[in-house]
Amino acid sequence: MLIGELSQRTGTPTRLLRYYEDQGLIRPHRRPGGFREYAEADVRTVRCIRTLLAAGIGTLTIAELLPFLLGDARIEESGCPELLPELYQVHRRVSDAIANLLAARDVLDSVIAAARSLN
DNA sequence: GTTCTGACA
DNA sequence: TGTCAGAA
Repeated sequence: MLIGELSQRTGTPTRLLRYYEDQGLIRPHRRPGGFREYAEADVRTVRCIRTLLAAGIGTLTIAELLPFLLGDARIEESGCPELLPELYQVHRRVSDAIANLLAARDVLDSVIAAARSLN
């Protein structure tokens, strides 16, 4: 499929799909005319990328993790001893982000409750 | 009409 | 990320 279709099916602007390619997150084939040709599996890949991006994980880290998340590579054979420590680090950041969001929600709850009591 | 690259906000 | 230009 061309970039336009992938864009519609993933709700991702074509501008971003090209950006993800620049960052090494996806590697579409090229048609003779230079048009990007995406595989069916890329729909899932893009959704995965967006989920991690929304979680505050950088494109560099996502590029490293993607092969494992998509089953293109197995942890046992990665030959990358740095992986596990990095996963713990990412997990830590996500947990911190969640904690901050929960705290922010509590603050909002208080403000909302106070505002409502005035009406 | 759709996509491409490059550039700027 | 959004948007625009100029070309295919």
